[in-house]
Amino acid sequence: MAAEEQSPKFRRAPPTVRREALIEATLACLRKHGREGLSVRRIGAEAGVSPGLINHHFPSICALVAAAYETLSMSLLHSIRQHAREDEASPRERLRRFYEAWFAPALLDPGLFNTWLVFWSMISHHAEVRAVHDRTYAAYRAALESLLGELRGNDGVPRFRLRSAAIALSALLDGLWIEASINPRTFRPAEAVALCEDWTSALCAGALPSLLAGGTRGQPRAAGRRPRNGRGPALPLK
Amino acid sequence: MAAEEQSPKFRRAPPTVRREALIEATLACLRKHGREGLSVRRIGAEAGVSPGLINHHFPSICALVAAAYETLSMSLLHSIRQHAREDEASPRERLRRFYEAWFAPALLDPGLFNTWLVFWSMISHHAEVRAVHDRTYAAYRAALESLLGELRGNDGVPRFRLRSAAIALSALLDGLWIEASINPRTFRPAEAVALCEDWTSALCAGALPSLLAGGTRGQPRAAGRRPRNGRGPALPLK
DNA sequence: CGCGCTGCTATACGGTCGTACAACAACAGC
DNA sequence: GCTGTTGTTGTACGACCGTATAGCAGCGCG
Repeated sequence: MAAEEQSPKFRRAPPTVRREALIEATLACLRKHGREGLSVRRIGAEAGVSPGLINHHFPSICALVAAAYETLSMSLLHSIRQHAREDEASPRERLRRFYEAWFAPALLDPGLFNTWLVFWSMISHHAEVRAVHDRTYAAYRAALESLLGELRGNDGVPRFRLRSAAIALSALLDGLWIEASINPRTFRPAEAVALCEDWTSALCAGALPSLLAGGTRGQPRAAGRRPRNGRGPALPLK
Repeated sequence: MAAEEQSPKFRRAPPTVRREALIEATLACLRKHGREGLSVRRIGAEAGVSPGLINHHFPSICALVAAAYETLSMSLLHSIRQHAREDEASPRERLRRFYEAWFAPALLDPGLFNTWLVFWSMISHHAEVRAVHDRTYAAYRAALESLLGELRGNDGVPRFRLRSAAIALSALLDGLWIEASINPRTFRPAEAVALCEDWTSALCAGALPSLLAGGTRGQPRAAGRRPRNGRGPALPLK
């Protein structure tokens, strides 16, 4: 017996690649098991290392999650952007390709949705994760602003407030993505794309009034001064 | 000693009111502690009863969550609807009041957002919770369809596909609500209302093409037949 | 008043969690 | 080849989890 295989019990790795491997393992665990997958034992098993190694490379578990959040978010944004590029296409066409990528099967995986829920649920309690959200949300909005910006100046497209437009479009994309992830049978991806296209059409037609108001200025100027009585909505909630 | 207070160690309650109290305690815990608050010990302490009582009134912890989900969701919908009612207002005005209620301070509580994340995170693994989502999402959509339906037929408002319009509006509301809950400083509630109002304006102006296509029929008819080459978007994702 | 039904408590159990820490071993440099 | 560095392991610890179960006790009813 004692087959002289004698392979080393483990292999050392420079901190950088080990950290990256742990991040990848974290994403795999979150995708497969959601919140339940977020434990040093599970992630360690997924990465083929001992649980204790995680605390050796990351100050705490939520630092690892923050890193995984940033990695995944930026990777997805890059993929979607890449798919939307297509140089010979018109700005309007690139925007449609962006929508199609957003509702591609790869993005509608329930595991991905559950992963995102874990990220979101940690935002309020962990400053690092919140910082990642702020950064990545800004990056997504910037990508949309870039695509929308190319739209302006085209034939008959009026000037509009870029930042607010990106906020609205981002919300529409997110809202549709969430419901599509929760219940794929509510509507088909093609319908989600069509609804986003509708919004784009309205924007190009100048049919979104508050976006036309103030050029590219930041703050919405009272947004059409409330015509009703002054008391704000105070829901009883009970 | 032995001050003759002698108050009873506990009070019995009929199952119905006890169940309701436990549901209320669950919502309080979720609001205060998010996912961490979802434990029999914490909920029992919040309700002033022993932890074991929960498994006595509910077959499992997720049945309790499902009940809490349905209670909160329907309560919020009722409040918002109530606020939008206002009989002497025009349909368009009622819709705006609906938006204002949606972005009222009571709805933008971070605790409420975290509560919702817990609900969402249980959908994929627990059929009961999924059923509640399907029911409540349908109820919200029905409320929107009702409000949007009153819009149709008004001066110059074209016929549009009610169900798809409600889906889009619901997504826009959800997406804005999420970002407002995560980071209140991205935009002010009034801007969110304005962006929803914009969408309504576009709808009334007939500026949302795919919604005009097929009357009130259910399925979107290919939504503008893809003009590009046939291959669907297949993101490399890596 | 006393009895019994049953809502309710209290405890115990097996499991998983994050973290800490001491010992081990892979690999580079001499 | 030996040695030192340090990436890595394995274990131990205390805390919390959900569930099961045996028994206590509030309170309606006769």
